Amino acid sequence: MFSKSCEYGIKAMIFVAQKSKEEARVGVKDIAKGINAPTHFIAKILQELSRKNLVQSMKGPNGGFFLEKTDFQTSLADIVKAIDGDSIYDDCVLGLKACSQKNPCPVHDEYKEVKKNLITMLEKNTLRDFNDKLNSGSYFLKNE
Amino acid sequence: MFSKSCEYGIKAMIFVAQKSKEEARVGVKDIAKGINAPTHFIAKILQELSRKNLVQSMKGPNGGFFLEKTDFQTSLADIVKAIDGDSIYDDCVLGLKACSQKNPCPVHDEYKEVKKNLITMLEKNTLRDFNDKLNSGSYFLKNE
DNA sequence: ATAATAAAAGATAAAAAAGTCTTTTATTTA
DNA sequence: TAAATAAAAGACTTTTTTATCTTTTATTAT
Repeated sequence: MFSKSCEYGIKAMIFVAQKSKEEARVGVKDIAKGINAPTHFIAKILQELSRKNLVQSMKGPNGGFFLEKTDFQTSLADIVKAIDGDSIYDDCVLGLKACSQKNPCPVHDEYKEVKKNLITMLEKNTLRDFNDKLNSGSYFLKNE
Repeated sequence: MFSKSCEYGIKAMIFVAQKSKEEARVGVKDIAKGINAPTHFIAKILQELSRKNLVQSMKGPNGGFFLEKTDFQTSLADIVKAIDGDSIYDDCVLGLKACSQKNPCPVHDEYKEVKKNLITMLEKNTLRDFNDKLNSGSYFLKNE
């Protein structure tokens, strides 16, 4: 569904959101540890998301990554698009470049509904939503 | 969504289904050409599907791949499982091994509906269905 | 039987994705 | 101003996926 980078990216963003109370910043090491991911790989992914302004960062002591209030509105779709691009929106399930509504592959119409569902889900859910879920204590982010 | 192998596999199966009238057999070269795919890669994929009995094959002159009547009942899900395994059924969207109904990740419940939809679609659609669609002339398999 | 054909099998190669390491730059605190 | 801290950037390595090539085996037709 998503690339590994994208999975990490989503987890990292949710983790940072959790820790982002009162201007607090989280370092890559803490993030990586918190979501069981390779440190340098996470750094690379967050730098990309930072460039695209989905997350803020600050160098130096007490530096790290953090979210501004408006960043909590970021949807899953925003993160996925920033990392994996628009493939979920654009690509044919069978990888046919010529496939379109006017020139559909045999799976096109059947997949359309699934895709619509998926996109709605991705766009509806924001970091705030995930934050609330984790705070409720019934949802978990860490493995093992 | 699917691996490249899986995309090719689905396309190849649909192509063979199309050509599989009256015990006719199709060679890998024709299949590869017919779906714009690398010949040897297609051969490998079809050999795997043949081992798993989703498609039949015959060596030698006039040999090739073909479907028996019952093979037309093969669903998209059957092909996907044969090539990509059960990951669509089993894996967490965020790649969390510990994620389950009892220990859900923040995306779990929201994704559940999408997943259900997807699986229903994969299981409902058979090679026969795709065959009929292509025969209707309103659906296409080839690129460019 | 022999030659031709076509899949089976497995080794090899290329490309892409995932992951690691090192150096540089910005920021803070002493 | 100097030392420490932590992200930024980019080079490099490993692993996985995708693709190709070669040899073997089964089948058919002559």
